[in-house]
Amino acid sequence: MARRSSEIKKIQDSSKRYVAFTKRRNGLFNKARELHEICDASVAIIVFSLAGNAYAFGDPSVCSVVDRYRQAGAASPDNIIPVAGNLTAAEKKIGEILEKAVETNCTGGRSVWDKEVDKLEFGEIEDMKNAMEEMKKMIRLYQRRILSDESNRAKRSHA
Amino acid sequence: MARRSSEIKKIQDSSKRYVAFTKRRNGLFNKARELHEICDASVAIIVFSLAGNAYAFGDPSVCSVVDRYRQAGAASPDNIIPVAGNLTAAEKKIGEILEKAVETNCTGGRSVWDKEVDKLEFGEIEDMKNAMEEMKKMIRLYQRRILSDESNRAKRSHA
DNA sequence: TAGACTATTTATAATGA
DNA sequence: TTCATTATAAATAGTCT
Repeated sequence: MARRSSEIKKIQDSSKRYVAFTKRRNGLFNKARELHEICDASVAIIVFSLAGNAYAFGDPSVCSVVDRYRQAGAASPDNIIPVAGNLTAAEKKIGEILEKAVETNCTGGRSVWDKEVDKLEFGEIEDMKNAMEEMKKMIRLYQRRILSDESNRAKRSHA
Repeated sequence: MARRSSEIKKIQDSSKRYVAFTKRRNGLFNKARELHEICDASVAIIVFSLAGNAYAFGDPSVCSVVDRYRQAGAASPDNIIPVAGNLTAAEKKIGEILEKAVETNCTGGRSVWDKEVDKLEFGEIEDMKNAMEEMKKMIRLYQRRILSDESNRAKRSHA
């Protein structure tokens, strides 16, 4: 790594954490690909972000490796396989926006959301206004998602 | 890495390949642990060596992450990339709360959410303030859900 | 904001014991 | 073989755009 003072701990600044998550997730998947190509190993990785978004890497595929793992290891009684309703790109976007909106306004323990509106300092009003606009966008997007949900459901059955 | 001339290809010498496999597997697991600790993500990795030995890493556990992945409807198996954002039951609950919060402040087709904050009439400010307080509660709920997510995850692995 | 860039730290292939 | 060492490549946190 770089420019890190040898300490592994949670990044508190949410925007930095978001960037770090993306970079490190890509780095991890890259390492997995190299392990596969160099050593001819089968690898599967599943990652969930703090917000609940899922990312996966699998070679030859996530499912095949997981299934093999299940067979090899303790025979889990779980009902394998997937496919509930997959999520659209729009839904994924919602997750990202939620994540960002929440974290952006909750950094470092000090947050405009932690105060009563009446008690906001003058300088904080601008922050609150921006946060509100952001929240409004999020709400709208969510509304659109709900409205278009029905029409998308058919398309999602395969992905 | 080191002393490698930028080429990613299978190591032919089996003893060297074995050494490389062990090192890289440890490196990969280490990266996964860092991703978890730094970005608070959930990660599961399953690796099969060429010889067929299985190695796994999971935080909080391989099974819980895999189960969650399956529930998320991760059908798409393939290499890399966002499978999808997924909504758990808890997240759907959040959605309902969001919806309700929005509708509550949409009396008579006229909604404070439809205006720029700067352009609110004097009388609307109180409405907006109340709406904001409501939104804040919602946000808190979402935060609490995220915070308690890790501790609950184990319990949810069966659901 | 998302990409480049850069200064460092890490990871690791080769080597030696 | 399996450590430890070391020289070098790669990853990445911070920074700048």
